[in-house]
Amino acid sequence: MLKEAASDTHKKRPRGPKPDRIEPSYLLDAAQRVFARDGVDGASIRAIAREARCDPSLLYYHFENKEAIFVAILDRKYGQMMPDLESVAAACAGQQSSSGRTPLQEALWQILRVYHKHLKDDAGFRTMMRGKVQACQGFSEREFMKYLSRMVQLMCTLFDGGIKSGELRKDIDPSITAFFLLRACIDMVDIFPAFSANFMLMPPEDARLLVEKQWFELFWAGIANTSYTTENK
Amino acid sequence: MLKEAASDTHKKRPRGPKPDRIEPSYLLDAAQRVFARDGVDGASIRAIAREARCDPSLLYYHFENKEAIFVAILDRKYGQMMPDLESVAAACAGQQSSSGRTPLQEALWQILRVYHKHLKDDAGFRTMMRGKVQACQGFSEREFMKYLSRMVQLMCTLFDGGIKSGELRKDIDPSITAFFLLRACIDMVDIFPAFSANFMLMPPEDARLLVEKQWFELFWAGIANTSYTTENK
DNA sequence: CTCATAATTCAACACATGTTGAAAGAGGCG
DNA sequence: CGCCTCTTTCAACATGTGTTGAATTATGAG
Repeated sequence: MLKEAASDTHKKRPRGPKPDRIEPSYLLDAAQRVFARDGVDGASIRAIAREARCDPSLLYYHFENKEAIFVAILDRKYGQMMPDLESVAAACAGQQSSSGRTPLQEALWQILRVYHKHLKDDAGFRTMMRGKVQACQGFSEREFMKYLSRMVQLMCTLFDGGIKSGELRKDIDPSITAFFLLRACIDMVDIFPAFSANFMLMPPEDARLLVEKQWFELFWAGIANTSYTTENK
Repeated sequence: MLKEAASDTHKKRPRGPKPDRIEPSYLLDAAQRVFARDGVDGASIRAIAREARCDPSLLYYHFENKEAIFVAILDRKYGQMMPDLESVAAACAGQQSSSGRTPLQEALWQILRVYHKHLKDDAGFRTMMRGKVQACQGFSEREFMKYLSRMVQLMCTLFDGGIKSGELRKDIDPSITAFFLLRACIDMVDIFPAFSANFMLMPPEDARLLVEKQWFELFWAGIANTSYTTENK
């Protein structure tokens, strides 16, 4: 009975043309698709090679081993994403927002949007994260935490500022709250919709938008200093 | 390099005495320990058999296959936990709490406690969940969703009541909010502390308590109807 | 004791896995 | 053409996997 599943899962025809000269990034694309389909642990070197239409040995020519491939994908994505997140955080800080939102509320919302934008069309990376963040152990945990730490610090700084400016309640713990937001960021893109598909009667994309909006409202209501927002209205 | 890891991981001596007559529940205990150690997907029949000090074939004598073992563990745990959760929810509903909490706030907090109590000393089940809930796909998803649905419904009913009684804001979506709480329940026991260990300078157990309290406060502040709580003070 | 039945182990199958060393191919330069 | 270096593939290794059918042992009834 595992035979059927295996043949169904692994014998999928690779898509896209094979280039004459294989670049490492081409291999990373293929690996990311397979990681997404089979999970990071479940994916095999042979499956990645099949997806890339090349020999398994070629992967060892370009990368040290399977873990190195995973880390390379991680580096590539966060290398694109982190500068954007940091610049958004810097730009929004201290600026007055047009809508009824406070500056910090606007900054957090923008960070959510940027994060989302980067991951929206990258189902491979998302699914990879979903399986990997959550496990939170083993296989290249250190590299993972390196990037997560940067995001936590980014948010933590914002929360510290929010407490000083009076936008946030004084009794929240910035680092814990940053951690809540980070987890929600990761969940948001994939896990919430996937789960909600089991409990709510609407298309996944609609569910995602609704859940994201609802969650942010709940989160903000939980951390906001109510006296600040009312006196600013 | 995988050889070392494999021998380190798999050659662990099984603990506890082997009983004369092997009961299915004894096998489930062993399987749960291995699932916890190696992950549900990573665990092999042979590793489970080694932990139980028996032959792999014996597992096929008592269970149909690996998935059946996993489902049996699931059934056993939720069979103990669900009645408790349901009775707590029923008992708290409509009752007046002594502390400053509203009845619903107290009920939600109690549910969190009961859930926690059931999972606190069952590291195997927790780690199993951690790896499995999050993947949210594949391997016996249906059985899993069956139980999660019951928990979501339970909470959803409470939130519906809270809106009617005026304890909660009218503009929250009960099913989505129930889903947030459910995810937090699952995260709470294991994931939050595991993550926080990377970002906070305190022992994991302290971090767990702190995070749990902080999260519930944030969550409640997000959903509570402020006019209700203030007029009850 | 005998014998049937339930519980447990043995041995093996076919296949998948990570990895490696040698071989083959391709492209440029003399 | 030959030679060299870089890229790619072939074939194989040792081991691990889920699973099964036959063989063995224990257990209890007559």
